[in-house]
Amino acid sequence: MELALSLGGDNTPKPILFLEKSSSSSSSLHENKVNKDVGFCMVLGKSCNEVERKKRSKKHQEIRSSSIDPSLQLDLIPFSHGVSYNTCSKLSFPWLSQNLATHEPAGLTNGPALDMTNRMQLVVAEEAEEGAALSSPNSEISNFQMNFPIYRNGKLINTKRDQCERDRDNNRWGNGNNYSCSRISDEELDASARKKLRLTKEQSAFLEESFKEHNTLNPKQKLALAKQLNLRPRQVEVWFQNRRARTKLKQTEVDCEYLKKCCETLTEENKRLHKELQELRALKSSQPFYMQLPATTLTMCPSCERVATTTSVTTTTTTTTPATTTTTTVAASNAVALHNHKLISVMTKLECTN
DNA sequence: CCAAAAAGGCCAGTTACGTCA
DNA sequence: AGTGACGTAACTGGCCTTTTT
Repeated sequence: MELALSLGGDNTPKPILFLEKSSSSSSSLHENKVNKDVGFCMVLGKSCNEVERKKRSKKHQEIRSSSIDPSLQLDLIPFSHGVSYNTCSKLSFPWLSQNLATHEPAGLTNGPALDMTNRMQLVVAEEAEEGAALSSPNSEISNFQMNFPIYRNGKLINTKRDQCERDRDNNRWGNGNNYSCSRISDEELDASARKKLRLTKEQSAFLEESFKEHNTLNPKQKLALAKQLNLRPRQVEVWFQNRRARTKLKQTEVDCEYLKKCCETLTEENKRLHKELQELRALKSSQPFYMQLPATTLTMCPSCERVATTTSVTTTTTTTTPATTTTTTVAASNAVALHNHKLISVMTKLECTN
């Protein structure tokens, strides 16, 4: 495989062309592995292990590995959002200071005089103004990543996902809150495939407030929020996605609880009705007179939707002696019977159908 | 005008990191 | 100091709609 790399002094993106040779000519294992899908492989450091370690070997992973994987990307960059000036000086790329001066947007050319937060703010602000929702064109790293057309099998790769991947790579280097020189050590490169960056309380609160107003974002709102919070649009987008997911999860839990209670209530009701049914069966066999009552005396109880008499019936239960059985007045019996009339009807019907 | 491709957004599921008990 | 649970930022792949070719 041969790599034709065009580096221009201007800002015009230059394509990287990937010229495939026979795979047998590739001496590195990594090249053998990768060049089947992506004709570009620039191995720096431990890329081989890194790629193999990450077994997410599907399409996007492959693209990612070739385009933005920290071990594969051109780490010849003087500094990016995630690399401090100290690191740059440690790495000492003498040619880069010149690059910097060339590519730095107005306001950033002071270099070391500006702290990184200020630089980020400026960068994000300009990014937002340019409407570059998914890119960070003012950083050195993203200049490289965003503007180089990448070809795979002779075809230009510039899909949405690729864009996101490159944007994600930018994210990996920091969101303005967490910069560390150690991030770019070889060891870290392997380990920092995805560094999680916690949002500050203020950022979270602002996003929360914004979410209350509208739980989805249009591109303008996304950009504005990102600009305001000094975050990348992708981060805002992800936050809203996750927030929606959390809301949905909570709602599902609430629904689940409600359904549980419903289920319990219905189970209780079912038990009660079964019990009632048994009692009524017993009653039916012992006192069949209830069937002779005139229908006009039946009425529906509004609270429990059961059939009952319109007139109040007093039930008198008197236990006289242990030998005597409980005496129930006919009226009371009627009341009980009437109250369950509907249920019995249903039961009878059910029995008939069975 | 139509079809295919590309782009963009969202979602469900998952991973991985930071924090805390 | 080590560890597991938990919250959540970030990622992935798929689906759908809209826009572009």
